[in-house]
Amino acid sequence: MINTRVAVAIHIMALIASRPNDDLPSDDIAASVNTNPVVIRRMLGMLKRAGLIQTTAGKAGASLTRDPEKISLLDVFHAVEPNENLFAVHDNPNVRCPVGKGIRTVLDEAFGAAQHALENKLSSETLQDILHRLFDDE
Amino acid sequence: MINTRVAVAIHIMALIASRPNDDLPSDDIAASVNTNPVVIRRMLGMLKRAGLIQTTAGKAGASLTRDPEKISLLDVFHAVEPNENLFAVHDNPNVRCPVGKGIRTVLDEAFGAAQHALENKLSSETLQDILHRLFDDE
DNA sequence: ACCACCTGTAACTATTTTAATTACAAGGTT
DNA sequence: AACCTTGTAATTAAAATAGTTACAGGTGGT
Repeated sequence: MINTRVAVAIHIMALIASRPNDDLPSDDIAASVNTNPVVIRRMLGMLKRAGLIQTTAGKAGASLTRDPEKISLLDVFHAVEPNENLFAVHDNPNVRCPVGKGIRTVLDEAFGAAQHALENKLSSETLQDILHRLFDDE
Repeated sequence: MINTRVAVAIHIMALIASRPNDDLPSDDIAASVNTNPVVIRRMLGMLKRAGLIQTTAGKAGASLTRDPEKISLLDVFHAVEPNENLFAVHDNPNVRCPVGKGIRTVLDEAFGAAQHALENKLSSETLQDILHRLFDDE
């Protein structure tokens, strides 16, 4: 199973987006996510490095660098999931076995295609969509 | 990142499928995957419980229960990845925060859709396709 | 200038997951 | 009976994840 970082990161982004006029300190975000403030600050660091948010050392509050409709879940996913490949492949199959010899290439292709499908879906959903689902009741 | 079980399981299935006339003991499969025989036997157990292969206690050799073109990578994926959800969601967001209150439902939907796209792709690829890629040179 | 509050980050610990290994009961084959 | 096998429990090891403590240094109000 994929770690909770993606989920927490989307939570953080939604919170920031939903309160553009409040300068939320990491403690407040942590209270909403229900975790430790340091965990939040680590994630804010990753989101910042990915260019999704802006923060200032010493000063509470983070802001989005672009509109919520221009931030996809894939952007957030990549920000906090540094691993290029979603599926791990065992790394020393026996090359003297015909299957062992070719399996990594074949798996890379198959897993790559599957991951691409997933990423494609994630890229079609934006932070704005998340906000709508959270706040537009119907 | 997702564990190597899916990769190893596909490796095992491809090996069994490629040598229908040989009764491979778990030691031989382990030599091809390059891991411990017990790891292989555990995976064979999962594949068997999922109805993908047939084995006999005490007797070497496993056989597919149906043709390779009727076994999808999704079948193998589900056999060895018991977790229903690919993405983990943090589990006690603060329900007194509007975002915290609704985030789990929203994330479940978004992640569900992404996972569905991935599974759809995995279901379109069969063990037969893997065998072709491994053995048909062109 | 001071003080209260904040971020960014290192370092450490705890927990969980995954993989590897040892051990062995019990089935199969000759 | 001797030997090889599977199935599985139990243990250990290693790696990934999450939580925590600690603190250097920035920010802004007074």
